Amino acid sequence: MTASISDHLLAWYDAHARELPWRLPPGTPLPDDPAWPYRVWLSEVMLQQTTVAAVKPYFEKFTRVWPTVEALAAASDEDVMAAWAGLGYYSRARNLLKCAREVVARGGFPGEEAELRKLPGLGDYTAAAIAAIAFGRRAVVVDANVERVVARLFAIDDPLPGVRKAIRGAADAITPDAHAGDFAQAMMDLGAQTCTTRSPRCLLCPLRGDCRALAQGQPERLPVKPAKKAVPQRRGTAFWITRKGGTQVWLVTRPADGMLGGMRALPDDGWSAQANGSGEAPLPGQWHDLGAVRHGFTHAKLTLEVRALETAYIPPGEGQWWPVSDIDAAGLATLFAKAARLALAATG
DNA sequence: TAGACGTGGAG
DNA sequence: TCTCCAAGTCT
Repeated sequence: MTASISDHLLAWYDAHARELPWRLPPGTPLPDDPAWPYRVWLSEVMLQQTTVAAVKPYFEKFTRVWPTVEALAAASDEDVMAAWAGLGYYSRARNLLKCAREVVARGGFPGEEAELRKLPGLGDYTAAAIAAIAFGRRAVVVDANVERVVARLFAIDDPLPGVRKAIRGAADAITPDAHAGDFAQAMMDLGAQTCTTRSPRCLLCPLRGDCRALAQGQPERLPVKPAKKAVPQRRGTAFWITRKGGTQVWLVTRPADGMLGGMRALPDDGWSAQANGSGEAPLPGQWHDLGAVRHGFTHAKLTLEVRALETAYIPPGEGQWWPVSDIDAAGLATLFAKAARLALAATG
């Protein structure tokens, strides 16, 4: 019998696996340590729609400050949100904490995919990945890498997202019963390093002999993706309100739902991805225009004007005075970190 | 189900 | 400067 696709892939992975802070070397037995599923879970949530390079420093920080799920579950919402600042998709951080607390309440992470799937922030992909990588269970792990590899292997040329079910079926068919974690990670490494979106390195691919898209030519054509919609351009205003000679700045906490939800931020004029802000300042006074920052979201582009005011009054609504010298510790999302940087450069 | 939801790096 | 997109989830 000839070697199967999974055999080829696992052999390749033995030699080419990336070394990552949350990963065991290929073939390593699963550690009998509750910190192991914790680290797998944490890394998988951080890696959702996020590059390995971006995740690494956050993973190091989180595991240093909160080495166990119990430690994370005991942390305050503000500390966790601030630690996540800059990584994006902040609902992940809110769900991370919710999940940690549920896991601690039930005495640890479940090993069953179906049970994992019920936890907040764990969808089909992440539940399968944790079951396979942390617990060695056979699971069909399908992320964008696996979709790409499988679509090319079998020359599946119907467009996403409709073809997703067929791709999953094909992935199921090549998933081995053993080495579940290594197989899943090998597929993702192959997709990330070799079977890349734009210029796949087919000459280096361990599966080139099995790849129908390569045999047909133009494997980079697959999978077929739907056309993108144009993103709207929005305008808004952020307000840099200081007192005591500019040593303290007024920060608010954004509502838990919606953009940058639950994050500390500068007060603003109510801009959103759907509409421009009102431009109205929260306080009367001698405002100074400091210029603007530009920022791209997935579904909107924003030009954010920054206006400054030194005042003796307390701005309306909830908020707190924050020491400007410690602004880095406030945990501002990147948009507002840019605005703060502009304000500091302008006001000295 | 399609749209909301961040960010930084690559080309 | 600009587009694309990277280990998705939730509603």
